[in-house]
Amino acid sequence: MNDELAKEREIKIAKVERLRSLGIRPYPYRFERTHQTDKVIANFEKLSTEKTNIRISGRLVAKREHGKTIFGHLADGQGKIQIYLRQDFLGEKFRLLDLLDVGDHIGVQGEAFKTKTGEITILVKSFEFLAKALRPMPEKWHGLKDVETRYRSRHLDLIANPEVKKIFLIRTKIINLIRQFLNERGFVEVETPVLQPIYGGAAANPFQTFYNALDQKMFLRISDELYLKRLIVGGIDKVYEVGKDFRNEGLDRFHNPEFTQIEVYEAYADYNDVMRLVEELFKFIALNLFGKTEITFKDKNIDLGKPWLRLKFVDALKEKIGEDPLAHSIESLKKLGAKFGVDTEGVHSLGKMLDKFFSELIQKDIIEPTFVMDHPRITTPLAKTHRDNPDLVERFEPIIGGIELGNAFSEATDPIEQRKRFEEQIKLNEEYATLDEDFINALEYGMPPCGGLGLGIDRMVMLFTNTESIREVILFPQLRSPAAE
RNA sequence: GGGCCGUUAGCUCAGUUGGCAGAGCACCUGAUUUUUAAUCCGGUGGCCGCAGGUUCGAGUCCUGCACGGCCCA
Repeated sequence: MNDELAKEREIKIAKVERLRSLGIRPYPYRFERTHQTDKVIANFEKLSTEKTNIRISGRLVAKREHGKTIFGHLADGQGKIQIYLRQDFLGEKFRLLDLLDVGDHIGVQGEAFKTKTGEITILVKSFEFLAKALRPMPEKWHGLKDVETRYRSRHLDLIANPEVKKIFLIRTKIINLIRQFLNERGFVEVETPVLQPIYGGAAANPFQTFYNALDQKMFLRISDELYLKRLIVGGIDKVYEVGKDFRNEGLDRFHNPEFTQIEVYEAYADYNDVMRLVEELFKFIALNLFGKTEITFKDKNIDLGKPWLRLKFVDALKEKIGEDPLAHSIESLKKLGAKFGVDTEGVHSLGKMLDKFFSELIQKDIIEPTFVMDHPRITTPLAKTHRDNPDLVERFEPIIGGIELGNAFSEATDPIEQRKRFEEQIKLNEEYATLDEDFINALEYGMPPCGGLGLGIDRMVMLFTNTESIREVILFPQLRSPAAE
C-alpha cells in the first residue's frame, strides 16, 4: 500500500477511534428500517402529507457540505435518495458529521420532503453510524472502468456501476423464470453429484481431484446428463437440474471453466417436443423480462415470438463446401479445411473436425433464432440415431446471434446400442471419451423414450442483457492469479 | 498457442523530437443553512506493471517477463 492510501486509511481509523471514545459504536449490530429508497420515492405524496417517520439506511455516496447544513445521497439495495442534514435540527450531534465520510454506511430517521429543485429528500432528524469505510470509494463520476479491477474486485464494481448490478439482477430473474416455467409444466428440480468417480455426458477435459476417505480419484462434473437419465429410468419422468459444470479448457469471451447449465429431461418426448419447449421458454423469458418478444442483441433486433428456423447440419455444410462432409475422412477434411480457411491444427477426431467446420463456416452467421439439427452420428454418442438416416442423430443446438446456447437430443435409450456408441467414440480416438458401466447398467433396466436439453445459462444471460462477454454475467469470473509479491 | 493493444496518484485520464511527473475526482485545512459532478481559498499524495538494455539523461526507445483486453486459432 502506498503512502497516500495508507495515510487516508489512518485518518479514517482515527475517526473510528474518535467515535469509540465518544461512546459511539462505529460497527453496530442492527438498524430498524421502515423503508427502502425506492419505496420512499414511489410513495412520496402519501409519506410527505402524512409526515410519516421514515427510517432508512445505506451507503453515503455523496456529501456536500455547506457549513451548517449538509446534503448527501444514500444508496441502498434498491436505489438512492438525497438526505438533508441541518445543524438546527441535529444540534450537538451535527458535529459528529465531521467523522462521516463518503463510503460509510449510516442509518437516518426523518421525514420526506421536496427541495426547491423538486428532488425527493429525507430531512434528517437523527442519524446513526452503521459501518465506517476505511478505503476510498471509486471515482464518483466516471465510476470504476478498469475491467481487471472490476472482475477482481466485484464489490467495487457493484458499488460504482449500477448497470452492472442490474445485469446480475436480471441473471437471477432469468434463472427464476426458467424454474417457474418448468415447475408450471410439472418438471421436478433435483440435485445430482458435482463430485463424480467417472465423468461423462459431454466431450470435455475434466478437473480432477482426490477423495482421501475413499482413497479414490474423483472428477468435477462436466455435465449432469448421466445422473439425470438414471432418474428417468427411476421414474422421475420430467426432471431438471440447475447447476455448475466444470471444464478444464480455454477461457475466453464465451467460456469460463465453471459455468452454469440447466439440463432438462422429459420421458416419452423426442427432440421435436424439446424444440417446442425451447421456443416457449425463450418467449416466456422475454415476455416476463421486457413485456415483449423482441430483444436487441449486438444492434440486431431478434424476435423470440416466432417459430425458430430449422437448419440441418449436414445440408448447411454441404451447401457451404460444395460436397458431402460425411463422405470425407479426417485427412481429407484437413485438406478441405485449408481450402476454406478452417484451422484444423490439433484436431484429432472426426467428430471434433465436423464440429469445427460447422462453427467456423456457418454458426457465426446465424443471427435469427435457429435450431441446427441432425448432426453426424459420430459427433454425439448420447443421442438416438436419426429415425430416417443411420448416419445422423436426432440432435439440435439452439443458436442466436452466433452464440451456441445449448444442446438437445432424442436421448439414446437402447442399452446395447449405447454401449456400442461409447465404444465407437473410444475407438475413434475421441478425446475424453469414457464408458460409464454403471450408467449402461441403469439403461438396461429400461429407459423410456426421452427428450433431453442442456442450456448454458451464462450465455442466455448474455443474450438477454445484450452483453458481449461471459465475464460480464458471471460475478466472479476466473482470472489468472496475479504474481506473488 | 499466435498477433495487436493496454498497464502513469485510491479512481478517471493527459504526458510533445528522450530533458524537473501532470489534471480532475477523492483526501487534508479554512469559508459556506436548498445543494446535487455544489462552489471558493490553500495543501498532501508517484516502484510511471516488473526486470534488463541503449543513452550524459528513459514514463517516453529496445528486449524479456507478468497481468488484462480484443482478434485469430
